[in-house]
Amino acid sequence: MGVSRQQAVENRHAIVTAAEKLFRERGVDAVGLAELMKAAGFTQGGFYNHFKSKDALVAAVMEKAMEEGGEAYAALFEHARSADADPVKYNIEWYLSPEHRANIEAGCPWSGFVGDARRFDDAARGAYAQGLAANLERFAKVIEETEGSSEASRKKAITLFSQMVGTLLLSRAVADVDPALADEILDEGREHLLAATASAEHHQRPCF
Amino acid sequence: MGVSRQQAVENRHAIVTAAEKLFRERGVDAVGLAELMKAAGFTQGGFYNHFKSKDALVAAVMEKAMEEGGEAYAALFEHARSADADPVKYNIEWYLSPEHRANIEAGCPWSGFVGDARRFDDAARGAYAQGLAANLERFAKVIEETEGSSEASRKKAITLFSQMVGTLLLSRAVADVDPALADEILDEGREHLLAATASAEHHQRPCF
DNA sequence: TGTACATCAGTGAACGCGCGTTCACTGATGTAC
DNA sequence: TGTACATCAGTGAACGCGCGTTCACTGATGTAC
Repeated sequence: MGVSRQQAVENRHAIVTAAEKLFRERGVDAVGLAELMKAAGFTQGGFYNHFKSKDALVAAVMEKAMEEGGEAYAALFEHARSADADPVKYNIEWYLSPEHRANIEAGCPWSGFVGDARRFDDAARGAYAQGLAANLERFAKVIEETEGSSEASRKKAITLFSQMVGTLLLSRAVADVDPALADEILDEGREHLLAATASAEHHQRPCF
Repeated sequence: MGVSRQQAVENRHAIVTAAEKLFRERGVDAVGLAELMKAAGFTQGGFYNHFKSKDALVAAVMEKAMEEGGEAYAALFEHARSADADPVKYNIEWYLSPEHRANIEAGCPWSGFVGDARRFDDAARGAYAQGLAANLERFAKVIEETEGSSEASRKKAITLFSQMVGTLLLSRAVADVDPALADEILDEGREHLLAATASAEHHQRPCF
């Protein structure tokens, strides 16, 4: 079935998109190429017209996830600024919300893949690390703009992001089986970070 | 080859021990039963004398990991107390050390399995959640003993533990591919938490 | 503009392989008398 | 204490199955003239 060049590019995107969703939900190893191609709307054999191996697909998924994750953060910060809200607080409230906890398919990719990243091949691991570095930089810049102090903004970005990731992951890990504990982790984490951010804003004491 | 009852129990332990190591390193899906049994010193077929399925083994691994993780924390706190050190600081320094980051096989199981726990079956997920709840309780009790205040000790245990988990996981995720970033994450996280704990000790202001 | 041909994304069957699981068998352990 | 037998952990081959990957083929797209 002949297909235009442009259509082929779109089809490749469809495969990567389907793969990201399935990989996040069930893990890379648990998703077969036949199932994956079917989910994207194709038959098994076409896979190798687009990728030289499953590992290459994983790397492509990671690159896409990093790019879109960065764009999502940029949009979130932009939205907060245009609504005259504190972008850092806005980020914390979104990140540690039940909605984001439930949105494994399309939530923060650095949380979504943190456990698996170690086991990916070099290309995918590299994409993950590069994306994380870029996002921490973006986060630090926002903190610097918001709070004025430039010295500690990178440190704050790193510690705050780590805290959000840990809270989200622990809450997700027990969400199905102990929802009360999952909510407690999420709520305490959110309130703690909001309080710490508020204190930092008032320049009372470095608290991050 | 006939084997004594006691020997059979020990052999079962050997299987679970080998499985935990392999599962942590490479993920449950990436480890086959043949490989696993060989690593434990047996042939493939014997597996089903001990477990009714691979899922049952995963649950057994999780139960063992939770139990031993709890014992390790209890021992760590006990050791700190007997050395007249602050158990909370001692914990932070161990948890966010390069040694613990490298020790995926036998480090904190709540970090080690946090990404995979969601995808396990009910029994294994339940064991994880129960173990986490028990450990948070143990942690809260130590904080209460150390700092005196009982009101906020559970909140502190939850937020501090979340922060340690997030820091360790992000640092691990990029350790191979961007060691400088991995070290920065680990170091900033550790220094931040130690500083926050020190502040809390002096009762200046709630900072967790 | 129309014709002839090369390209290449998509199809679906097939490949070898390793997976989780089952099974008949072995033989020392543990038990009954 | 000694003998006869049941138990059951361990062996290793085999099962069906789905995996990642390959392949010959199709036919619309894109190109050359």
